[in-house]
Amino acid sequence: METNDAVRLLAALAQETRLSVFRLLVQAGAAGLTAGALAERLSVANPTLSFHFKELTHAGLIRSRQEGRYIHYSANYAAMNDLLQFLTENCCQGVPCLPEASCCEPEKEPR
Amino acid sequence: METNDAVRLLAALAQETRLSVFRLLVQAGAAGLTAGALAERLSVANPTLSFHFKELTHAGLIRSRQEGRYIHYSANYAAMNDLLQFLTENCCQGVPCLPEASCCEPEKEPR
DNA sequence: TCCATGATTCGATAATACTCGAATTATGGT
DNA sequence: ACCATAATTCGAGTATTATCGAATCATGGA
Repeated sequence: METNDAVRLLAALAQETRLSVFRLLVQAGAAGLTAGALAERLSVANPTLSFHFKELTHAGLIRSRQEGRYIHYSANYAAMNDLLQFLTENCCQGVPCLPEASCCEPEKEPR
Repeated sequence: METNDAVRLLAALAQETRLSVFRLLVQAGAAGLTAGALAERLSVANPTLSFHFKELTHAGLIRSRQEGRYIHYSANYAAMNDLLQFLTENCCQGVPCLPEASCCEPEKEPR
């Protein structure tokens, strides 16, 4: 991962509403949550939330799929994994001090 | 760690110059680097760099100590550890999937 | 087809962050 | 005391981000 990519991911997460959205989606798992469900939990106007969805999507941290007239958002675990790896890879004079710092893959069983 | 604290750390890292500074300091270890040494590596005006040092310091990600007329900056590994933990603690429906996602402590031997 | 609902886009405003030249502070050497 | 050097603070200009009301688009049901 390049520095620029990391900055994009970090910037996407460095905002209270977006961080909350992402954490809710991480907790929600593969099923995700609809835009409306997220709007209920976070007291923010709909257009504002849409703006933040766009930011997170553009950064690659969340995905969306349409189902009927609902749009389901879900977390992209792989992007978070890449970021965690980037943030830890230069630790300790370049010698990796962790075998792996990663969030669960959605396709695998949670440990 | 509260969401607000995480946002503060993420925002501090979500900027190209600051992220580069932090990574250089992580690599440099406990000895750290002087402001001048960092300025040499990153082609940014001195006042701009000072601005970013202040941001990183305020977020608690770096520390500074004066030595003669040089100021040595160094990474605060503990802050990064807290952030990594926060980012992974809600993974997988709230069940932690990692024993620990952490960067090396400076006082401990690197594994 | 018409309406209700879920969600986004548009547009305007307010707030925040970034950059760097010039001036300033602080330290150490002569 | 003086000067050179390391670094910061000040101030002003520019750019980016966040917010939300109003309008729009899209889907599904009656």
